[in-house]
Amino acid sequence: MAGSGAAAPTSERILDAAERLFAAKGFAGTSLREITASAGVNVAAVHYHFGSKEELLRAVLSRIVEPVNRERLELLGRAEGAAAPEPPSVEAVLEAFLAPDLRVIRELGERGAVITRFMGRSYTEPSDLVRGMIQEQFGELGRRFHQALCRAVPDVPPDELFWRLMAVVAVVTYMLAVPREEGLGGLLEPDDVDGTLRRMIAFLGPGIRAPAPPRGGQSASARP
Amino acid sequence: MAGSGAAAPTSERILDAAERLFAAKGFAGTSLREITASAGVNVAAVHYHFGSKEELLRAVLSRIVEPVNRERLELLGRAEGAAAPEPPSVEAVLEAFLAPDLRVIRELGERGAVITRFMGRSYTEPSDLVRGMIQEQFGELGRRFHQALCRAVPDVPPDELFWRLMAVVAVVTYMLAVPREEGLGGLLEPDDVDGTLRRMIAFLGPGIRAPAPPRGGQSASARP
DNA sequence: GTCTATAACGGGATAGAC
DNA sequence: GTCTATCCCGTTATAGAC
Repeated sequence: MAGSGAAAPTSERILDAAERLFAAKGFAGTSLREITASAGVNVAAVHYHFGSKEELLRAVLSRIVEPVNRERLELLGRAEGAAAPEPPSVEAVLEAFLAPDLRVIRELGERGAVITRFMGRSYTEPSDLVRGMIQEQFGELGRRFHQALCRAVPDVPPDELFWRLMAVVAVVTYMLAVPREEGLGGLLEPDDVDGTLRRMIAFLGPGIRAPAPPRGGQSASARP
Repeated sequence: MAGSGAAAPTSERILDAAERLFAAKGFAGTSLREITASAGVNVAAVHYHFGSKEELLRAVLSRIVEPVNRERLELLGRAEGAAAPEPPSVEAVLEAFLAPDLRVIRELGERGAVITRFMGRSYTEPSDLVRGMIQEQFGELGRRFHQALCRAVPDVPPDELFWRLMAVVAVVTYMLAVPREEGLGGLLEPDDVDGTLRRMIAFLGPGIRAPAPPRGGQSASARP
């Protein structure tokens, strides 16, 4: 894991290169020849190890997403345990959801930046394949966190909380996807993961706790 | 504008088809041949009217973004005028920013859905070209709305407010980009633009007003 | 202005030697 | 397992007829 020399097995070299290039240029925008050239291997090696470009993508994606989502669920379980019979706070749920994404940046250095960018991109990737895989991965995770939010904020309706959870996904996704060199300010500050986490929680927490807007068609501002 | 028959000029037919396909499959994932086949014109017509695939993209993008951003600025100006010498509320600023995006869905019907999806995608599009164009368009707009937020919430530091404005962009971008058929619930509800707008403002408003988190590396809660 | 035809190239995938 | 060589297809772009 630490030795990043040239001695890595071929399939991992391919995965690393594909990860980097998919993150930078998207799936459709990256050719197998770029990947194999960057990995220092032959084009045929991809087909031998993965079978096709699509399967390679699937391999790249699960190598990233699975451990992060596992950590999310683990942190959520720990937060629920620590809160004893009470449900954990909104902030604790948010932290369990956001921290693994942010932490990966610090712990994996340059590759962490690549990974988070790749993940952010994948959520809005045009390819049906990519989004299908993301949703597959997100299904159980989403239900778990939705349920946790419902217990943390019982006075907001569940479907409203689901919408808000999606908004949380939106924020973290976008912040991960936009490269930090790029105008718009240093959105992520990879050196200050804790600060970014506090920033996100300070912004998102009040929105999740906020009372739901009144239902109904176009009634102006009637408020019971 | 209303007559959407086959009598439309070639260049507009190309723009319409390109808009639809770029939205569905991304820039790199769409070929000129798909576009021209869908538009019922010849491949060479693209080069005659636009010069290249990139220039076609630029044309598609500005046709969409420019009127929306113009309306955003106009609504902001109107809100500032209505609030007299006082600055407008956070909610008024948010509405000026969000409403044009949402309204386009209702007013343009199916094409509105296509457009919003295209816009949402473009913000995280892997292509440097696309993002460069988006940023170009966003520059002045971002400054204007940032300034408006700073006056609406003077007790939150400007850079924090800029970060939060980006979070607003993230939410609207994501909600626009995710197709509504797709699991994750009907995030946008194009039939109920007003409801969606209230929902967004109810969620985002409190986050923007929230006190900024304490600064500094890992010092707990020192606040000068 | 719009078409046909073709150039010039790069893409993913595969067969078979080693 | 890994390479070379090649197939076959789709891509952007252009030249020239109409």
